[in-house]
Parts: sequence; structure tokens; C-alpha cells
Amino acid sequence: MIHPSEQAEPSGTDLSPRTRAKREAILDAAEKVFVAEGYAASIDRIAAAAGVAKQTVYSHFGSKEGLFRAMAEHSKRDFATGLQNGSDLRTALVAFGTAVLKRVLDPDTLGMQRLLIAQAATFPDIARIFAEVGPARSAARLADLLSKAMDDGLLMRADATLAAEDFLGLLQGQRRLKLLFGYGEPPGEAAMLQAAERAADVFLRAYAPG
Amino acid sequence: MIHPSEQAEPSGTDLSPRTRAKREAILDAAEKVFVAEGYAASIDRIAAAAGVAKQTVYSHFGSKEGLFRAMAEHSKRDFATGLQNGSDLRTALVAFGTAVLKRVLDPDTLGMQRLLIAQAATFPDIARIFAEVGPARSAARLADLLSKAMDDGLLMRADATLAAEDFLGLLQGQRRLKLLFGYGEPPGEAAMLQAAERAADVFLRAYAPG
DNA sequence: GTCTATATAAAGATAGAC
DNA sequence: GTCTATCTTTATATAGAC
Repeated sequence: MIHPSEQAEPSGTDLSPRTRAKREAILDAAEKVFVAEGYAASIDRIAAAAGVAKQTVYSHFGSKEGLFRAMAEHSKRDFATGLQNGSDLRTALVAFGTAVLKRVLDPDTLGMQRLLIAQAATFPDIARIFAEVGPARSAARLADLLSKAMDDGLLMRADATLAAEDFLGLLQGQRRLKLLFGYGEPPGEAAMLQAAERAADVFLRAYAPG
Repeated sequence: MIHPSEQAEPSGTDLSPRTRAKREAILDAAEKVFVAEGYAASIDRIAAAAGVAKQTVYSHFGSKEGLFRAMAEHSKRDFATGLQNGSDLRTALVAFGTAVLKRVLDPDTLGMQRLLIAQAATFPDIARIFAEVGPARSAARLADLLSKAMDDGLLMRADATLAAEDFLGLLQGQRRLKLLFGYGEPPGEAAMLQAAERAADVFLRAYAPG
């Protein structure tokens, strides 16, 4: 049951502007409605939210599963977190940590995380891809930074990948999990900065050279 | 729409053994089927898995929501993690850490976690209760232990609650999250022990006294 | 309390006109 | 490509007999 529209990013250039606009509207509506109501959300509601007919949704995406996959793909853009070089280690860690928290604790992002976790058993590949593009990529960049810091004698010698895991663990603590369970409120900017500073300090104590 | 059977643990003693047995069978089946298929699972399937008629499910729990709540309540039993005193600090941390990992990374438990996270928006109270009974209670006990260790000069003076968060963060890293997303395989006993030892070592370095 | 049989509503998916 | 109208299946929930 492979539908031509179910391929990865099929929205090439051979579509009229009007068609492209509708396609985008459907994907945006799907993201909003799926996040709000889960996979149980009906195509009817998504079509209504997008301002199109239900059949238009099926013309574009073939099935509910096709729409879901396209939506996940569509919302995957720029999920990794950058890393600024040049500054001293603590500053870089704090900046990186704040950026990560800002992304993973954002209410909308949390909704998408819940949705993907909920469907992890049904669509294993989708959630997996998300897990790879998000945390894994950030962790790899961080490991690079830490590895260089070890070379420079700023940190004790250790497995840089594990050290990166440690920093991310310290950074997020149980907060992200709790928020996924709906427990507690998302922290503001100030609280996120504070958490990143605390994580950096604890991490630097643990990995102090000598 | 309050149904008498939707109260907390209504299965008192005023039920025949046969009735109680069916009730238990339904709750067990509900746990299994809900975890496997999500909240989208049909009452039909649950009734079939329990070996009872659909109507029997409704007699006991009134509605799908009532059944879901009762199931969550039912599966909540003994979710907190014990803590052994007496041994030295590192040993206690490793034992505690291993016990926590064994619980939160267990495949069945992960399924329940996914289910509750998926329904966090629909039934905020349920997921919240789970978050409280599980991690929060364990964290509180750990904080007690750490507080005493600080009094004894085994750790530097610090906020014990935050220190407990740090240890739990180091312990779980990104592994729990990744598993929730369906990424990677659950670790075996040896890997969990190793992770707990690593977390303990990093933590003790970060919180070394003086 | 427990079963079989049924009412009713809603959702995924399709047909056919423009 | 997009719409309106419709088919078909399945799910929640209920009625009534034992």
C-alpha cells in the first residue's frame, strides 16, 4: 500500500503555488491537531483546520498514516542545536545547555515529543529518526567540544561521548521527564539559564583535570 | 457522569470471589492491551483478552475512561524504590541506582510510561500521580541519604534535593528518553550495574568534600 | 453479575462532478 | 486538484434475558 505521496518530501517544484499552499496548510494543521489530540485525531478535523476538503488530504497523502509520516518529516526541520566555539569552556557549556533546554522544554516541542512517544510502538522508524536528529546530533557535537577540552588539559581524560551524556543528564535532570508526564510548569528563560549554569558547574567539578 | 465504580479502589470486600476474579482479569487485560495498543484499544479486545463479555466491563467500570483510570490506579502499586542504609555511600548509591534503572528501563514499565505520557493531555491527573509516586518519592529518599552524608562530611555541603536530581540525571542520562522514543535496546543487568557505578563515581567526584 | 444482541455515532476511505 | 456526497467498518455504549 505504498502511495506516491508517502515518499520523503515529495513536494518538489512540479506543483502549482495554490497546490503547494494547500499542502503546507494541511501539514501545519496536521501538526497542530495531532499534537493537541493525539493520533486519534480525525482527518475531518485536520481538513477543517486546514480549510480544505477531506478528499484533498487523501489526494495529497493517501492515508492517515501517510499524513502522519509526512507531518513528522515536515516538523523535523532544524531540531539540532548549535554550538559556539571560541569562548571559554564554561561559557560554551552554559550557552549550549540553555539552547538545548529552550528547545526540548518548549511546550509545543513537548507536545510533539509526547505524540512521537505515543506512536513509538506503531511507527518505530519515525520516533527513532527524531531521537537521532535531535539529541544524538547535539550529543555528538558536544562530545567533540569536550574532546578538544580534554586535549587542552581543561578537563580530565575520559570518554568524551560518556562525558557528553553526563552533561546532558545533569542539564535536564528529571525535569524533561516530569514535563512529558504533565507534571509541573515549563521553566522560564531565567530558570533555564540557571539550570544550565548549575549543570556546567557540577560537570566541571566532576571532570576537573588532575 | 460519575459512575460508582470509578472511585479509587472500589473493589472492597462486598464482592463475591467470582466477581472479584473477573474484575482483576479485566484490569490485567486492560493493562496489557492498553500498553500494547494505546488508548485507541477497543473495549472489545480487552473484554476478549479478559475472557468476559463487553457488558461486564461496563458493569464494573462504567466507561472506557473509567476503565483506564482504574487500570492506572491498579498498576501503580509498588512503584517507588527502596534504599538500603548502613553500607558505605558509594555502595548505597550503586544499589539504589541499579534498582531505579531496573524499574524505569523495564520494557513493560516503559510501555506504561509511554501510555501515560500519551494521555498526559487527556488525563492530566493520572500521569501526574504517576510522576509523583515514582520518581518524586525515590528522589526524596535519596535526598535524605545525601543530606546525612553531607552532615557526616562525606559530601560537600549543598542542596540535597538538587544533588539528588543530579545523581538521577547522571544515572539515566539520555537512555530512558531514547528508549521511550523506541531508540535502542533495554540494557541487561550487567549494563545497568555498570551505568550505576559510573553515575556514582562521577557524582562522588562532583560532590567530593573540601 | 454476566451474557447475547443491538442501537447509534464516528471515523477512514472512496466515487464522481467540476 | 479540489470539492460534495456516500460507502463501509468499527467503536462506544445500552437493552433485555438468565
